[in-house]
Parts: sequence; C-alpha cells; structure tokens
Amino acid sequence: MRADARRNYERLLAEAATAFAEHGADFSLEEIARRAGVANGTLYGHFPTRRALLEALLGDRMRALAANGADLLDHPSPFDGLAVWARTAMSHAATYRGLGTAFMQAVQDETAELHTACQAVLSVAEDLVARGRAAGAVRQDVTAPDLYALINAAAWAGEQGSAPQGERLLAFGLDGFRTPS
Amino acid sequence: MRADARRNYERLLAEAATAFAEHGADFSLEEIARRAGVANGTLYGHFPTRRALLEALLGDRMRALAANGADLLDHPSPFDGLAVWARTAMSHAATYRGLGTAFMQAVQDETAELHTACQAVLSVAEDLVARGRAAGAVRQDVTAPDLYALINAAAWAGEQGSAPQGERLLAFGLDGFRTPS
DNA sequence: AAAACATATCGAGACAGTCTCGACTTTTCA
DNA sequence: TGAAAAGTCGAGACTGTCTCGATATGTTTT
Repeated sequence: MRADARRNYERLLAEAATAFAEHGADFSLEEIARRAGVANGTLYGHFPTRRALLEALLGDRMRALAANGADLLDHPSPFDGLAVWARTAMSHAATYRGLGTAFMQAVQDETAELHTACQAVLSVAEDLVARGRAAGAVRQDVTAPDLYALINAAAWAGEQGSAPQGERLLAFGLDGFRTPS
Repeated sequence: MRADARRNYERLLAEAATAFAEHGADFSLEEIARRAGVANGTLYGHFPTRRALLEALLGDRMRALAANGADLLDHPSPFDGLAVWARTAMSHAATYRGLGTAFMQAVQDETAELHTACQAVLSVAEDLVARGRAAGAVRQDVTAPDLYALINAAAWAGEQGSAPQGERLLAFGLDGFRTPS
C-alpha cells in the first residue's frame, strides 16, 4: 500500500469514528471525506460501502467481543456469565447510533463485510446459552438468536430513548430468559 | 375543503398505505405522489411532513389501541390483560417497517403529529402496569416507559429478523416483567 | 536522476430524494 | 358569469450516494 494511501485511509477512519460517534452510523460519507481533506472518490476507493467502513472500524472489537464471550464460559455462574457478556455486547452495539440495525442486517446478509464477525458473535452466544440451559439456569426454549436479538433491540431502545432505558430492557429480557423458580 | 382537494387527499392516503405496507415507512414521498397522479407539491400541501402522513394513516388506530387498553383494565387477570394488550400494540407497531422508530421518537418530540396519540397509548400502558403492580403480578420496578420500549423494541426486532423473532422477544420481556415466584 | 510503471486521487456528473415557492388553474358561490 | 378563495403544478435549490476517466503522485528500475 502506498504511503499516501495509508495516510488517507487512517485519516478517513479517524474522521469516520468521531463523526459516527457524534451523529450516528448514517452520517454523510461525503462530509467525512471533506473533513478528512480528501475527495469523496477516494473514500469510496478505500471503502466501497458504508458497511466496509464499519467493518474497518469495528471488526477488531467484534472479534474481541467473541473472545470475551468464550472466556466467560468459565464463569462460576452460567447465568451471570451470560448476563455479563450480554451487557458488554450491548454497549458495543451502542457505540454508534444505528449500529444495532447494522448488526441485525449483517448477520443475515452473507455478503456483508460484518457478516463473519457477527457469525462469530452469534456462535459465542450459542455457547453461552447452551451452557445456561444445561445448568438449568436458562429456559430450554431460549436460543442464540433470541439473545442476539435482545442485545440489539435493547441497544436500539437505548438509542431511541435513553441509555438507561436500554439497560433496563436488557435486564428485564435477561430475567425473562431465566428458568422460572 | 374543496372537492378536488379531498379527492387528492384520499388518493394520497391510499397510495401511501400500500406503499408503506410493502416498502416501509420511509418509502419515497415523491413516488407516492407520482402513483397518486399528483405533483409532489400537492402532497406536501396536504402533509407537510412524513410524520403528518403517518398520523393521518394511523391516528385513528392509535386511539383505538388506547381504548382497547382501557377495556383490558377489566380483564380477570391483571397480568394477562397487560400481555394481551402488549401483543396488540406490537402488531400495530409492526404495520409498516420503521414504525417502531417513529413511535419512539414521537413520544419524545412534543411537536410531532403523532405525539398526542402516543401519549394516550403511554398513559394506558401506565394504567395497565399500575394495575399489575397493585395485584402483585408485575414487578414493582416496571414502568410504563419500560412497557412502551419493550413493545417497540420487539416490533423492531421483528422487522429486522423475522416476525416470530419479535414475538418471542416480547414474550421473554413480558416474563421478565413478572414478579418472580 | 530520470524514465517508466503502478497506484491513488480528483471532481464532475448521473441519479434519487426532500422540500419550497411563485405562477397558474380549478372550484365555489354570490 | 366572474371574482375570490383554494388548490395544484413543476422547476429548481439542496443534500446525499456512487462511478469513472483524466490526472497526479509515489515507487522502482536502469
């Protein structure tokens, strides 16, 4: 990769990160290019789609999230392990406004840049849920997609209303996953 | 209201209803005007904003939903009354893709055309939740905004994934609202 | 150091959408 | 019938997405 290309690439990522954080994940790409001091064709050269840009920004963190979930399979309480991970995952999904939507779409769209990362997350969710079910702490009818949907829906609610509202929703949902005593 | 104006108004509403149902609530207004055989200025004359159009399409149903909730205050089981209403509310919010978002925003934005209708719905939610709490069927820390957020978040999840996924999320969330036994 | 090559960048332009506004047309009713 | 009121039209200003050929820049070779 040429030196100037690398420079522009980094600059674009940096501007995108702050713009998305402040204004949501559907902020104008044209404006991001402008802020990075680059023509918009250059932006599209590096990131053919908005999702490619998101993958570049979030891919590592998504993979870290999957790893973190794998670690929590050792947690003394299967239920708490799952709950802790779910809260972490939700705060990831709340990094930028609009991310929950992107994650829900990416997991279904094979061609999405984020697809692989989302699959990894879903697979960890499956492991955590399976462990909870096996331990009798989680209802038998709870599935990994349920957990994934809950996490993203709670993040979405947090974006729409207030962050605490999202957290409350997650907490109630997780309690709904519990085996009734 | 002039006869031709009324005709155009109705025609626009009809086209909007089918277009929104098929393509979601952010379908092009320009295209709706075209389908109604009217210039786009005419559409904007009748409905200054997209939300005004949504209010015209959904206002009555929202008010009916509030009335329905009031009736359910008589339900033999406070919890089931709330649950039945929540399911109805969710299927309302799933009428068009993108509606959950509109409802969440409308309840906060005083100037939104849907604001009053959403307030009415929220107020019924409050009554249903209060009754459940009083009967000991619903956790003391559950609030009307929690219920409203759950309904719309579940509708959102249904849009993103599949409708059954949305219903599952609602069911788990409602179970999370239950007083633990 | 300059030529030759590969790589990036630029920015105009095609396209779609939102929204406004002044010129024009239709309805209404006195 | 003919104003006045009411409504409609559609061009045009604006923002955004995305593409592509001309141009410029960095890198490698001689």
